[in-house]
Amino acid sequence: MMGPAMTSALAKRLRSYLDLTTTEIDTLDLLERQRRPVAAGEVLMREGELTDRLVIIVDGWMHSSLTLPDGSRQILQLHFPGDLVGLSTLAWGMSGNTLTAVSTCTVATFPQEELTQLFRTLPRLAALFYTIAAAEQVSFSDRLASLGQTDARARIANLFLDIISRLRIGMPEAVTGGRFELPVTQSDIGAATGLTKVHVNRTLRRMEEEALIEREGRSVVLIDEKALVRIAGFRDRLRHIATEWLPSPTPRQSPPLMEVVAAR
Amino acid sequence: MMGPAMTSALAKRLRSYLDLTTTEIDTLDLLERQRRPVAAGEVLMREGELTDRLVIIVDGWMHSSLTLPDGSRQILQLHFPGDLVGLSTLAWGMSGNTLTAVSTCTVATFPQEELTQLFRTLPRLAALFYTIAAAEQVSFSDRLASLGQTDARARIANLFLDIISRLRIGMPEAVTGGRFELPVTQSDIGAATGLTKVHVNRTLRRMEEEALIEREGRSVVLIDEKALVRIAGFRDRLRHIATEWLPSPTPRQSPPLMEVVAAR
DNA sequence: CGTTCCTTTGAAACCAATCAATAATGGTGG
DNA sequence: CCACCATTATTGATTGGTTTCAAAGGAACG
Repeated sequence: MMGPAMTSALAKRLRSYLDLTTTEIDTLDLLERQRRPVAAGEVLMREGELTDRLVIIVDGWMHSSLTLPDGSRQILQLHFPGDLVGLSTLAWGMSGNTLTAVSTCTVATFPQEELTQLFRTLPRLAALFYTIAAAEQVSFSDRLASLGQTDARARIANLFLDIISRLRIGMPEAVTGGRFELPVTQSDIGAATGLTKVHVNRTLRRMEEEALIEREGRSVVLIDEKALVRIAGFRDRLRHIATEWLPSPTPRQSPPLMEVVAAR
Repeated sequence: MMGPAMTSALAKRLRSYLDLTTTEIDTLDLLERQRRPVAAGEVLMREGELTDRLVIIVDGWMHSSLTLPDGSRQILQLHFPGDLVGLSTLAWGMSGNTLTAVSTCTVATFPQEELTQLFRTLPRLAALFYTIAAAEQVSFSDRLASLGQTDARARIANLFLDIISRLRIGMPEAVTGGRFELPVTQSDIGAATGLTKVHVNRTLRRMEEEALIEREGRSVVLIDEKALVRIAGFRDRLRHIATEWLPSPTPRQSPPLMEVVAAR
């Protein structure tokens, strides 16, 4: 632990993977200088909308989704504080999916030019971003296998386990034992798992009968997590991200870390 | 167009997005100095296997897949020449999925340290890699929506359209009109679309009756591509990748591009 | 205190999986 | 070049998980 008081959600997240230099932290802080609240249910960015801005979730849950021509909706990812969202903007200059606030949120947005700047000046962070993108690709792969190969119960188990393992990393205070708040409707669970809300309801009910889970209001308790892991074929791939391959923290422009700290 | 004779498959791919400097091309060429053939059906990398190497497809088709505890298999992506594969290695130090040769292939492998080096010295390429990763994420998103929300016919239509649009970009000679070689079994199509081989067979047959496609041996003809696009809700997201946001080609270490060329 | 959204439940229809068996294809060695 | 074998493609009958349609009960909210 080092550097100035931490305010940046992104920096907080990245610090869980890596000790950051003060320069890196300052740069990340700068990305979040423009923060604003988003009401629950509000759409922050719509699919196909032209934009040059990326989003950092500072507080609350969001989700990204796609809507098909027939009106059906696929929820792609749940986003938590510290997530950097809207990368598709980089590739197309427009948003590739719709970004909606699940709960009341605070977000920060910044233009992609600032990421350009970051890639030029802080190669280690660039490499870390790339690594995180690689990890997300694996996460997408697991979801794909879940949707393609497993039944309703396994898909829901997979979703719950994915959520709880992400929360345990980024917001450990939001998980007690196997309990966590799930501020989404059964309809949303269906949109995420490729099931109808009716079948989600029946499946949740059955899982409760089987003593796999419990529900109390808006919160879920994973009673038999081991069984859920088995049912879903779940593999926790978030516990650790390899950072050994990253370039050294300070490129030639600036002095090594210890000197910076010593100079303060 | 500039620089030395092109041999690198990755450079060829990247050049379709961006004019590369000679330094960039030379660096990319270096990544492919260690090439080797892979027989059709051979597994190049197995899920969970420890490795520090990334893979560039030089020639042929490969696919990456996941196998679930119950033995079912999900094909995640088809890979074509110029694809950089195995990014999950960066995040975990091990392969996140199984990489198998569909046809006889040539691949190049290199240790991830060389990517570290590249991120430090060539920030523009680093940013381009990141952009491509973002584009792949969108591609995964579309597949997810396809599996989650559409029926068998739409999923297969989506797969075919995805393949043909990728081929048109990277290997235009492999597509004539709507015809392309598809060197995979119906079982593989099932593994990619989340269907059984039996149902794939029936669906292909029906699509043929409906004059959507035709099959001749190992090749497929998309007869009514417009209808297929409508059925699948397909959006071609590969045609263009935005490169305007990338840093300038040569960072301060080296002189600007025109001087390099002039000095030759 | 009504309105709206969400959850729950039932019945029927449907798409895709499973089980099973046969035909076609492709590759191999004699 | 042909016979043989293994793999792939095809087809039928049946089962089952999920969707659809419909409606009623709860909870949240202004």
